[in-house]
Amino acid sequence: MSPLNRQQLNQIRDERREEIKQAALKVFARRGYTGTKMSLIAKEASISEGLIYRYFNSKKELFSTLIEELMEEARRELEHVQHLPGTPFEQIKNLTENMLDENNKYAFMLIERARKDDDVPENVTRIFEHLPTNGLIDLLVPVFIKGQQSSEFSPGEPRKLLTWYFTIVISLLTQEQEDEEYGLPDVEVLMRILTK
Amino acid sequence: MSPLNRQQLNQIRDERREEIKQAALKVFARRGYTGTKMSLIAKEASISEGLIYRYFNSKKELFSTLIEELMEEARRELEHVQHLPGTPFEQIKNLTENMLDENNKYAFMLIERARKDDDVPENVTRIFEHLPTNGLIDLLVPVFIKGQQSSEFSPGEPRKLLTWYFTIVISLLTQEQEDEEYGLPDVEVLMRILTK
Amino acid sequence: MSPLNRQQLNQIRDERREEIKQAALKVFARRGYTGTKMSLIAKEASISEGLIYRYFNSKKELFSTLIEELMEEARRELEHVQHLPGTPFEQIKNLTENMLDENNKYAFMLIERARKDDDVPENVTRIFEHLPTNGLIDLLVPVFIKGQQSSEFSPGEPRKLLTWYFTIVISLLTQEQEDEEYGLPDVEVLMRILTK
Amino acid sequence: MSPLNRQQLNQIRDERREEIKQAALKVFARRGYTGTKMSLIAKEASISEGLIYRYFNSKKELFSTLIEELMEEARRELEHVQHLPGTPFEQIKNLTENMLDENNKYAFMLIERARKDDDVPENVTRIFEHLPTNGLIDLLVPVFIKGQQSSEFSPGEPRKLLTWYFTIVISLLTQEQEDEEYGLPDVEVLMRILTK
DNA sequence: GATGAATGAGCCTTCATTCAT
DNA sequence: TATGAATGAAGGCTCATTCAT
Repeated sequence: MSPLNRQQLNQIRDERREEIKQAALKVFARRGYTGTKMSLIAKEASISEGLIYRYFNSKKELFSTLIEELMEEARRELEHVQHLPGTPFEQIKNLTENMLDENNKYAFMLIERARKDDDVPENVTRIFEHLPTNGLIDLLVPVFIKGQQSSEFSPGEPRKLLTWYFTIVISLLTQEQEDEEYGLPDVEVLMRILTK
Repeated sequence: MSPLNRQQLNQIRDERREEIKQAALKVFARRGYTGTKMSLIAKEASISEGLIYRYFNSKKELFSTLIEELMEEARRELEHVQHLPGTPFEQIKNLTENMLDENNKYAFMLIERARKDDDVPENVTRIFEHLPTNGLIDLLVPVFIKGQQSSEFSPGEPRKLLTWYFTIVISLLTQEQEDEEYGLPDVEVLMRILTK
Repeated sequence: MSPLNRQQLNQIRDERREEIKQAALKVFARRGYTGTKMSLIAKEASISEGLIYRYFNSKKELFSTLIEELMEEARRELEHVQHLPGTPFEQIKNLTENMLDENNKYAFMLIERARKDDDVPENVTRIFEHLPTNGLIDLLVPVFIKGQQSSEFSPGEPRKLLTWYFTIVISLLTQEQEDEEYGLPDVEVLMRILTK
Repeated sequence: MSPLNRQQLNQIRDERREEIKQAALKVFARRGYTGTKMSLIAKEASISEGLIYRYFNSKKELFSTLIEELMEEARRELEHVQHLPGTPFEQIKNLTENMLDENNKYAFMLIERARKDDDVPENVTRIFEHLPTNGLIDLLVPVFIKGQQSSEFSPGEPRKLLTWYFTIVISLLTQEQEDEEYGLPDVEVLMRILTK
């Protein structure tokens, strides 16, 4: 007799939750934790302010959830790099292009802000304390070493070069310069850092 | 009756104003506009909250003043590069080291945040609308061209290469990674972007 | 086409309405007007939140309805005392036991809260303004006087003694002390107030 | 050079804190925890809403502080009873009159509400879990026994009789019936419970 | 000039109420 | 009829700003 069955309701709930997360991602990424008003997220998601709280207990929880899920996603993507087709150079290039892609940009922007900003919920701070910046970098070290063996990459300490490289990549994508004159540097140019 | 004459009072005022700006710079740079409470600035400057308002009408004005003065300072510094001793490569290298220096870092961090963040007073947003990122870059183009003529720098469109280069430098210094494993990339490595 | 005829539907409606009132009584009595969330009533009645509004226009109306009906019920019960079997002493004792009985307790608790609490809808406040505490007491005065004539009750102003007595009885039953050491005072002890 | 010295400031702070507690006591006692809006307390104290938060971190803390201090005060008063002049009967009578006094009334009302109401901060609930209603009663048992030995009080289990007696007294003073016809029962009448 | 108490607008959050199904 | 998702007004709390001293 129920107007919608349980499965339909669950699906609606999941979709709505996903919409809220997408909206929150966009706003948090641009404005940071404190600078983001729940009303802005609500407007971005085209829903009322109150509704957010049926899906997330608080602004803090919404933010944390986002960060945790994005971190996990990033980890999966980095792990996956070694299974991409092509040489190590092509694998890293592929990853870089992916990171700079419009669709993934917000995710990395937000992670970056969450890591750098001081005005972030304590539990989020703790996530990054336990995971050093370059923690995820280790997943790429084997790929890089293979590239060094095939002389695609320049010699030198792998973790160090990779860390520098991704420091640059990540900081670049927080720039939002699409509409400006030259856009982001070509990936090929960026990769000079690794290839000399 | 007055124990201090007008000139001394003015000097005290100026010093106090400067202290407040220094404190504000530090806190704004780390926490952004919205994330910064006036009470934090007061504490950083070791004064009472109310006193700030004797020197600046509002948080917004304090922030704007800071940005405007830092922009002017940056402009002066860039203009001065061509008068530095040494070759164009050495001049740019010198500038870069200066930017990454601990003492100047906050200034560039703050400018960077002010330019990127969305939660910033409207009049500050307007400053950057009228001044494209690479507006200041034009000041360096003559130096770069001289370096190209002497083959210190790689050929290519000067504004484009310089823009990419400083995009990277500026975004790097917002990272605050002193305490981490590898620190910032060596300036020499960064300049590969310009020299190939 | 309809599987139930109008009469059956009406009966269901009435039963449902009654269930909601019972649930509301329990929750309002324990938590007061402001402290009671509609969601708690819904849960207590094992129905959805929205459904309550098919039967009552608002929380306020639900509360008022409850109070009015309970007041009427109380009035009927007090009126009925004189027709109970036994002496005046036994009649009053019987009434007292009835009031302290687990099943009737919530009703008196709620009336008591509605009368004392300040955070109650205005129209409920008005009910009690027009009806002094001891308004209902008058119904018992004849019984009491009969008891005085038969020397069951001590001499003294009947309304005054009865008011004091029921002030005590009613305030006692708001105590909810079942789980504590001594429970409520014996009715016999309480009635010393009336018998000296 | 400071306009007010530290001692003066501390005194102002203490007075203000006390004013807020007095106002809060009055409003909480009448309206309960949930039913009390901070704005009402502010109005009662003739200050702004925000100022309360310079003295108490939250509504919850204000409430808890109040309860804890009142409990401690009550304990002291009960302990003191045995040192009052007069016979045990007179000592208890004195205490009772004290409790029913207009000035102390709110304190007992609030304690009573805090103990009975369900919508109260968790830490307050815990205070009463660890301290049974009649926990404080034990302080009076020696006095009562002395009164039994001198035949001022009726025989019977002291804790039980005292508990019943104070259950009645406390619930009476929550009644707020000053303006009504008969006021509260005479203390002498109440004490019949103890003297038979 | 300097302090910190005081104010009140605005943000996060809750919950009575409405609405689509 | 029944459900629970959705809304928005209002309350708790923060913090930029003002003010008395």
